[in-house]
Amino acid sequence: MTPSPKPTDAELAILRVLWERGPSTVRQVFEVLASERELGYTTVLKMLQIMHEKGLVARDVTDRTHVFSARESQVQTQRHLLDDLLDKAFGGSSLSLVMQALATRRASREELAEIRKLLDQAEGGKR
Amino acid sequence: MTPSPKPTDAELAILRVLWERGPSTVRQVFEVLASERELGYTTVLKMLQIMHEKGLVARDVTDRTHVFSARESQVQTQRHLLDDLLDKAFGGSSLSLVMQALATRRASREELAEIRKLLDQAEGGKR
DNA sequence: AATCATCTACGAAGATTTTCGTTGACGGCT
DNA sequence: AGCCGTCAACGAAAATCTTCGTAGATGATT
Repeated sequence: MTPSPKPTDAELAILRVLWERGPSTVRQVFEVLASERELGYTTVLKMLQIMHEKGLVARDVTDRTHVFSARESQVQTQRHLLDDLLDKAFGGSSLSLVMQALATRRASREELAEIRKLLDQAEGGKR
Repeated sequence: MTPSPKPTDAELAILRVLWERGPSTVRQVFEVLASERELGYTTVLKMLQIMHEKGLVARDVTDRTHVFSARESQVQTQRHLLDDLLDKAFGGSSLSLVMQALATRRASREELAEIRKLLDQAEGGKR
């Protein structure tokens, strides 16, 4: 079995909803996405069916209205996507990735402080 | 014209070569990629033509053998891809992105120091 | 000049992604 | 029982991505 194919953009949008809401019906996912952009109910349904085939989501069939949930946590998926990006665009250098990420300046001061803490821990653990 | 569409995986593989080698002919790109995986010369040519239409690469036509070069630097592209990933998988939180990135591979103390420096700059610029 | 190798252009096939219309099933309501 | 709204399944169209074969042009070699 393939562990977990890389989700496409549209699939990621659905996973975002599942991560946020937890297990959800097609209609619930649809409601959230439809409030962001134009798309049909059956589109979401089809996506979820495909994602189920790929193993990206689990499906609870006990009720007539199926309930879908993400099979990988957001953190796991994040790690996979980062690994992928690291290989494909950063030549495997996580340092330059981190530097780029910090350079986007999208981090708030609180976040920067958090990162600093993390650095302290990492360095401390290294001694 | 659109500033810069997000390159696909195959396109990124070609951009990697252009970033590394600098301006290159189709054959030169082909040589590098063919040593990594099976693919035809015309495949690379077609990709470069498409990438040129998209504005991802520039083409020098003075000689019969055209010379292609990346239109965006690796760093610029990295930033775009990171921004994209940030939105689509990290809910815009560069904090968790950085934490994930640091968790993947342990950085050396020198690297940590580098990052710390960068943090100082980022924080300084924010004040 | 005839031949040969290399190049670009073109088109098209195959794969994947994204979208949705239609159909038939199911359950609640009258 | 008959109607109505909601649901999953299916197929298929549209868009995009990936691959390469073939054709015609160009320059080098003999």
